[in-house]
Parts: sequence; structure tokens; C-alpha cells
Amino acid sequence: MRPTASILHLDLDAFFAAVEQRDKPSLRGKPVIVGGVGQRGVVSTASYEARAFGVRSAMPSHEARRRAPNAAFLSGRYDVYRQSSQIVMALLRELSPLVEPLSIDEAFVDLEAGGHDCRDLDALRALGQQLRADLFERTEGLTASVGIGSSKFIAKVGSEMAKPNGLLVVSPGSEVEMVSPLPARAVPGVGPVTMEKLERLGIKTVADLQRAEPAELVREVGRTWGEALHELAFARDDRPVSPHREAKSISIEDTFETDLTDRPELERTATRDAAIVADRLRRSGQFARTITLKVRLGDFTTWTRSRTLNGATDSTERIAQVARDLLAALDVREGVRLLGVGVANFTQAAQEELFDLEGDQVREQDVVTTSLEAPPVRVRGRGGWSPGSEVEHPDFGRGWVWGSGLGRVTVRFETRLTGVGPVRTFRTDDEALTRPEALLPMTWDSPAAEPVEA
DNA sequence: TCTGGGGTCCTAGGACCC
DNA sequence: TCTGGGGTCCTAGGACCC
Repeated sequence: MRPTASILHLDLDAFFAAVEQRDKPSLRGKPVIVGGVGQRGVVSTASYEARAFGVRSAMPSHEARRRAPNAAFLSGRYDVYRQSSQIVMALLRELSPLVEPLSIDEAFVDLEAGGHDCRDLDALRALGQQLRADLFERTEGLTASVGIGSSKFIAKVGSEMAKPNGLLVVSPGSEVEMVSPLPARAVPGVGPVTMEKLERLGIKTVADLQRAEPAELVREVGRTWGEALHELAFARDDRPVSPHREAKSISIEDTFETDLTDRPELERTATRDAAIVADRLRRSGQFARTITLKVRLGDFTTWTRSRTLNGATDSTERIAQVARDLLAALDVREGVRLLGVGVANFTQAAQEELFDLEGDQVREQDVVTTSLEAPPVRVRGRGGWSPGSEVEHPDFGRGWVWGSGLGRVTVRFETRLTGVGPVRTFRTDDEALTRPEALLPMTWDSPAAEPVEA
């Protein structure tokens, strides 16, 4: 255990929904749900106003609609979320060179490595509050919760307890006292299945975990996790903050509106997905040896099939071909709900395939990649008028799609820089209505920001 | 009309090697 | 004339996270 409160964990509050409320003044203070808007969609993020209706992340969208029929349902604008995330991560790097992003809206910071005096709890509290204030300013209105403590575990639990829009500095020495009364489910990594197993052992709280026999935990949840759980119950956690974690896999998957039984169509989907994955792989400057196909049937049975090549590749056609081969070996007559393609096992250089056990004689240079049936570009939203997406009109300026259907699209013209704006309805083929070329810039946009992916 | 998409990590069994 | 054993690689599945 670290002697001082040197780890900071930051979590943006209801991130996607908060960005939408920032950028759409008419939605501030209202229930907002970001997620899949189709029949099979799920909630990605619900604003706190929507959570009051019982809407939660990962809940099926139809259920969320039933609970909060008046909420605004928006499909996400991930490029905009990334823009704000980059501002936040840049801000954290001003605190310390050791920043470990966990996801688009969460990160650990090693404050010790940033030269801060981590024995001075008042100074740490001031640092946390200043960080939250700077974050609010630079993101033009987002809030975050911050936990500071002697380990990753304690910092994360701290930020969770501080939610929303709060700060908690956990005094070194008080960690066990803090976590003991918590439900075991509050330990990151304990999900529904592990919780059920623990309950079978009569374990409900972290204090119960402390009293459990490590061997008993190991028997129930496996060696690694069983031992880790017992250590965490006593707040023993020396995992370092490690920046620059390299991605270990790249994948894409699609859930279809209705189950697919048509093989050629599945093959086209696999081919297109392979093209997208290969494109991202090449942009990362890497090569992959393992290609994985994922298929989920109508009854939710999920199969993965993978093949590891003798050599590493970044070729669209090679990846597509392996994916199609793997698909060919599966019986999909009962209907496919989801299809995905992934690559893993990365190397920094291509390796010639000396032997090919499949007798597959395709040579990369012989393949005309332009013959692929779909370009490596994804069109977001059917017809381009997905709810929440941005539009522009020569007379009304920038706005967002409120809804569409029956050949009409309704737009509210407002941005985070305007007040609540007016609503207008257009024909969906009205040429005056266009997509904005670029994101609305932010003052703190760092010039070093990565170009936004299509 | 149940149940997304993009990831990480772990487990377990079989092949293969020395 | 059962019955080694450790290590690595590969495959498949599953829990979990946001």
C-alpha cells in the first residue's frame, strides 16, 4: 500500500448525455438518453434527470422509452465526445506525466509523479477542486467526480462515492474502514455472476470478503481473481498507473435490425467489416496474426472462431478472406443477430507467410482491393437524419435533428453558444439542409488533438 | 419487442516440445 | 504394458468494464 494519497481517479458525470445538454440548450435540465435508437438498441448514457425515471446504462432502449417516454432519445456524436475527452486528458497531463486513460470518460493520474506533495491532504483537496473547476471551464460546462487515495482501487471507489460532481480525498490509514461497509459488488470487477457466487458463500459486503478464506474464494471465482479479491478487501492494491497502454485488439461488430439468414449478405458484411478493421489496423501502423469472427444467433448463442496466421498482415483482402472462411464453417441457417470481425496478436512489421496450411495461394499484390463491395467508411444513421445529429442551414445556421419520418425532418436550430433555438421542419431531401463540415471548435481545443476519425 | 459496441483479462483443454 | 511434467501456443468461451 502506498503511504500517501498519490492516485487520482477522474470520472466525467453522465458524459455523453452531459455533452448533449451542453450543446443543445433546450435539453438542459431535461431527461436525455444517448444510445441505440433502433429496435435492438440499448442505453449508452442517461442524464441524471432520466435516471430519476429508472433509466440505466445497458438497458434496452424500448424499456428506457417505456420508463421515460418524454426523454430526448439521441444517437451518439462520438467525434464530439472525443473532442471533449481530449481536452480533459490534456488537462490531466498538466497535473502529471503519468496519466492512464481507462476509457473515453475516465482516467487515473499518478500525482506523486507530477511532483505534488501527497502528504498534504488540504493541498490535495484544493488540487481536486481546481481540476474540476478547470475542467468545467475548458469543456464549457461538463462536470466530473474525482477520488484521490493511496491506490487505484481507493481512488476509484472514492470518485464513485463522490458522484455526481464531487470530490473525495481518502485519508491514508482510513481505507479499510471506508470500504468495509460497502457491498462486495462495489469492488470493480465484481459483476452479477461473481456476486452470485460470493452470495453462495454468504458474502455480501467487503467486510465479509475480509473474513472469507482465500482458498474458498479461489475455489469459487478462480485463482487470480480470488486472491485479488481478498487483497482488495483489505485495500491492498499496488497496481501502478501505466500510461501508453497499447491496444491489443481491434474489432467491429454489427447487430442487425432483423436476423440475417442470407449467406451472401453475411459475407458482404464480413467483407465490409474486415475492410474497416484493416483500415484501422493500418492507421495504427501495426500488423495482426490472429483474425476472429464473431457470430451471435437469434437465441443469443454466441460463437467466436479465430485463426492465427503464420505471418502477420494488414491486408484488407487477407483479413476479409479469413473472416469469410471462418464464416463458411458455421451453420447459420437459424439466423444471425450479430456479426463481427476482429484482429489481435499484433506485430510491428509484416512477416512473410512461409507456409500456408490452408493452401491459400492469394498473394497480396495480386488482390485488387478496389473490388471490395463497400468502402471502409461507415455512414452514421439511416438516411443521415439520426436523432441528435448535427445539420446546417443557410438561413437558420447550425442545429440538430429532433426527429424524422414520413419524408420530413424536424430540426431545432441551436448550439451551445446560442440560447434555446427555434424548431423548423423540412423535407428530408431539402438540399438547403447539410451536415456541418467540421466540429464547432472549442476554445481549449489543443492544436495537437488527433484528427477525428470518420 | 428483451439484451450495443468496443475493449481487457482469465480459464481450460489440447497439441506439441524437451 | 495405465499413470511424468513443465512450458508455450492456440482456440473457445465467458465475466466484466464503460
